[in-house]
Amino acid sequence: MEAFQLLSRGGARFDKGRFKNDVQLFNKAKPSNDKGKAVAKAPEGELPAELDFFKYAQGGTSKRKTSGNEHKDSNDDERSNAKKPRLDNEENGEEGAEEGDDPPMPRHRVTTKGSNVPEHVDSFQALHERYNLSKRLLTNLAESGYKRPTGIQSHGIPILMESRDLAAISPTGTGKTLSYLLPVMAALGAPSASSKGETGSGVRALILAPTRELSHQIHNECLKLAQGRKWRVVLFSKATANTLADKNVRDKVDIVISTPLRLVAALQAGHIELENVRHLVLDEADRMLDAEFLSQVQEIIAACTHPNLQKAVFSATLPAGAEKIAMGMLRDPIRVVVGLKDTPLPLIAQSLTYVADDPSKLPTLLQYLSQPYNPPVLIFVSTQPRATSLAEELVINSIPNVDCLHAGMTLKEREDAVSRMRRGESWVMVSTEVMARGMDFKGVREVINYDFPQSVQSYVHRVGRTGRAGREGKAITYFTNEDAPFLKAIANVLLQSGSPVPEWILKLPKPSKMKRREMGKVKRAETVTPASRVGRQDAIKKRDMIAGSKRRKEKAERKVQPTQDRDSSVADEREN
DNA sequence: AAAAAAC
Repeated sequence: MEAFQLLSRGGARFDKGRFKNDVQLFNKAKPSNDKGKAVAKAPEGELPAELDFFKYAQGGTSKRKTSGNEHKDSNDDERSNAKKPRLDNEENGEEGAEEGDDPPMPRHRVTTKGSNVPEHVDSFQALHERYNLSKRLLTNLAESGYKRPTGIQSHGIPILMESRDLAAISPTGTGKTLSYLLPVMAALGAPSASSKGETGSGVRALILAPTRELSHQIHNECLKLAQGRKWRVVLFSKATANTLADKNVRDKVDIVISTPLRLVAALQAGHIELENVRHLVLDEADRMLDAEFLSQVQEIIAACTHPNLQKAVFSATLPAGAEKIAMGMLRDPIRVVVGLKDTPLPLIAQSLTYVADDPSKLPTLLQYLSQPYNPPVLIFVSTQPRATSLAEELVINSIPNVDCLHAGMTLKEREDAVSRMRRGESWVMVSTEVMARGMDFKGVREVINYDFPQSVQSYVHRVGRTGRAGREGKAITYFTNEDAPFLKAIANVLLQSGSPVPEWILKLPKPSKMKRREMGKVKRAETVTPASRVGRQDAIKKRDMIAGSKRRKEKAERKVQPTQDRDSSVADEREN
């Protein structure tokens, strides 16, 4: 309680140490409300790896049988370490470890399928021994804090380094980006300009991602790894596209990271050639292959005419339709699946909260935020106007450090919002689907699906913004009567990843086609319904602080706590 | 099945 007041009084800015301390206090104050975790802490035992994911499930779920070579890559000790809650930590200032040292990654079963699958590696060092990966890259890896390869890294990197095509499916936050960047860099060797004749000129590696923010993040990762090399790594934007209009400039480019439409525009303007591209990666592959992106991606692939083009697709989810398209694009592909496809990590404690209808959501959220929680919290809504209006309502209700991010904002506003998030200045970030995939904010402790996700894939990616790199996470999903037709599908996902689900939800009948169609017609309110009109006239002035998603210049002066009953002992607003 | 995202 004290901890909360300390935190709510805090200004918009705070130093990292202070923040960490507050979080610590939060954790102590927080009653153990992680039911899922309590179950998950059961002794790990000697179960075969493939049962590992199901052992927490209460009801019987059907186990998926996978075929192909199976590499058991499971380490139960590490798993239980990763699961240990941090609730009991003392405030002894030893928390520095939390920033620097990643907890050990849980090991998952890895299934590979394809011809002549290269042997996986157990260390990055082994890549030097087997493929002569440069010492420089090994050093950069170490300096970026990579110690041991994750499942997808130890299996995927050798496949790509042996110039094979790859379809990689690995859960959120398990290091897919490095899995494709490292082989690309290893293959590039010398910078483009200095090796004319041998490797030709112009861009040799191309990475496509569905959002600007994600491209940006990949670019940053790429720059870290490329340190000390003279490669030119270009994040495609309007500005860079223009500089590339100069043929001499673009001949010296080695790696391009872009969103599809941006690149298509440059192609059509004749501002870039892709005939020397030897490595093409589709990140968030299922998203890149869905209807709106597919034709753009196909146009780009068609422009990559080099005979030795290597293609790779990566995602945490790959529905059958997308997989078929992907496999059709790849040449003698190897398919690697880490853990279970379309399933969140067990270390994300997930729950479902019944909220009756749309107007009931805001009071529920305000009640939740009036109790100790672990910032930053990432909140997902279905549309841009709802994102803006929810952020406004939270500000009006004196929730501190609220931010908003959606694709309707200007580029600068979007960049600012992301950097506030990275600096830990956002405590509550309201956003649309644009943030759902790939974004790696290591500090995100909690995800709230304010609006029900529109697909299993969306759900998996959204909750996957937490629980990254072996950390624990928590995800809450609100559902209303209108969401009922899709409730069961999501409930099964929770169950599959070890989170408890109330019996009655599992007993729901499978929704009929007609019912689903009806649901498609149900339209959510355009904006979020305000919680209460009391004091609203006064409070409405505070809108400016978030309107247009501009940076709030001053923190809320208000010392009075919001009207919610802070002493409410109802810690658990879950149904049942 | 539909919104959001891509310029």
